[in-house]
Amino acid sequence: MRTLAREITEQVGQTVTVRGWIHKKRLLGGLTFINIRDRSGLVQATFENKDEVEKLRGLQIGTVLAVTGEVFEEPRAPGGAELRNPTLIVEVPVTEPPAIEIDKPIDHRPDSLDTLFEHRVLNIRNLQEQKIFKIRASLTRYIREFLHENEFVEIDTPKLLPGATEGGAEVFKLDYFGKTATLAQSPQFYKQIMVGAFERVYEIGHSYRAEPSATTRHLTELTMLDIEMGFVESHDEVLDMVADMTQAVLKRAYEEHGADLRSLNAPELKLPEDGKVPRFTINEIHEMYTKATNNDTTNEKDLTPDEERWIAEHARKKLGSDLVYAVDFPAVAGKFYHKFKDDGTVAWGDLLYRGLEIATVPLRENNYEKMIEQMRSAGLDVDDDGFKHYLQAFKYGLPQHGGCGFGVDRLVQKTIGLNNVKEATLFPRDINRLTP
RNA sequence: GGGCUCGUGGUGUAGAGGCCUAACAUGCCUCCCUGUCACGGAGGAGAUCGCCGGUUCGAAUCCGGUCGGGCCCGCCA
Repeated sequence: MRTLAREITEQVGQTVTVRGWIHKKRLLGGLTFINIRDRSGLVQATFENKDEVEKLRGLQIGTVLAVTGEVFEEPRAPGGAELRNPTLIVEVPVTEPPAIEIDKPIDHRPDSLDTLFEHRVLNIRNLQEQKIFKIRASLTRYIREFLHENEFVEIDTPKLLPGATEGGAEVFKLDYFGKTATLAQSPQFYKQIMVGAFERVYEIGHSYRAEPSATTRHLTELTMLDIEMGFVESHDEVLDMVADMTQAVLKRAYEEHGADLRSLNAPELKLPEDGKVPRFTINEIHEMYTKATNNDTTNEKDLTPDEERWIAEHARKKLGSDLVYAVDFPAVAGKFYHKFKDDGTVAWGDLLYRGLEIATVPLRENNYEKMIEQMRSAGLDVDDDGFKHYLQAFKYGLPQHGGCGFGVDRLVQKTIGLNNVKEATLFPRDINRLTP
């Protein structure tokens, strides 16, 4: 029967067996301290018997042990209890010293990131590092729970596709039994198709972008939350749903992971008191930014990264919100499946979180004839096989709908305050890295 | 795709023409230490300074190339 590290305070006076990894050895002559790490945390064992300690000679951090001994209440021990004079069994000896020091905080400076990822297998055993990915796991769990409560159905769509029909980002091509296949750059078509069945759907999955972007916010394999909801009355309804979800998820993360977030030096969470995420049109932001900085951006079709940071700072300082929407992009920025408005804009909002775009939240065109028209004017061949099944969904009845593509890696990055999106990813893939 | 930067023991850094037979911290090895928790103390091993070429009496240091990182822009989540 195995006892977990966090449970031993309730087992004082009993003999228990703890199994885990050696996390730290401290030899003080007649007394030896060993910290054992398991999934629940650390527990300390003390040894006066030199023969027991001698079993560990030549064995390194990471050695897998079973330690059996009596639990004593001990205020000097971390956690208030410890195992005294236990017997230990080496289950998996480790003789090679780890290439990096796993019991110490890992340096996340940009120049060190390559080393960090090269040694990720060991680095992820660091307790501080593990917090990032436990928070990440919670964030996606909160998202799932929120969407489940709002009657969204989770779906999984193919990542292997016959061709690049969606347009926009560069795609990866690969051999598929003699044919050329591509990796999905998003679940765009499939989630829209699924609106025709379930009304409300979402997917948390990988998307692949072959963009040669070497920045702190790009991955070639990214985790996206894709949401699509049918029977919406307006673009506002979609914007509100995504804003409500994001706020609920962040509030919960700060409630349930407050201590972890503080220890990772995460920024304090600021959300609008009335629950309404501030919105500005692209033109408003261009004008405000141009006025404030004397950099004329009024002719840009999108926000520049500096504008994103500027409006985020404005929203945080003046409006008390880490979240802000940029809405009403110029029509030229839209794609063929977007809903265009009469005023020369497209019903599309970008959700910015602490200065970074984390989601695009557009309304879709749902009218079959209009779709055909918009595809033709985008220069697409509507008879292409890649569009056949997609257009079927429209032909056979698709209600007005909208949704979002939401960067999960970026959400984690910005929640914790990491400089690089790769730090929020277990095994990041970028233009230069395909391992581990 | 464009621009700017950085490569020194396992890891993180210092050194910026000769003081370098390359320094410091940490990790590793040996020994001492009964309340450590970044334990402490003594000693030891470990680097042809990314690679190739050039300048120079002399190159870790200057120049060119190359390979590998990082950051920014474009584009995007």
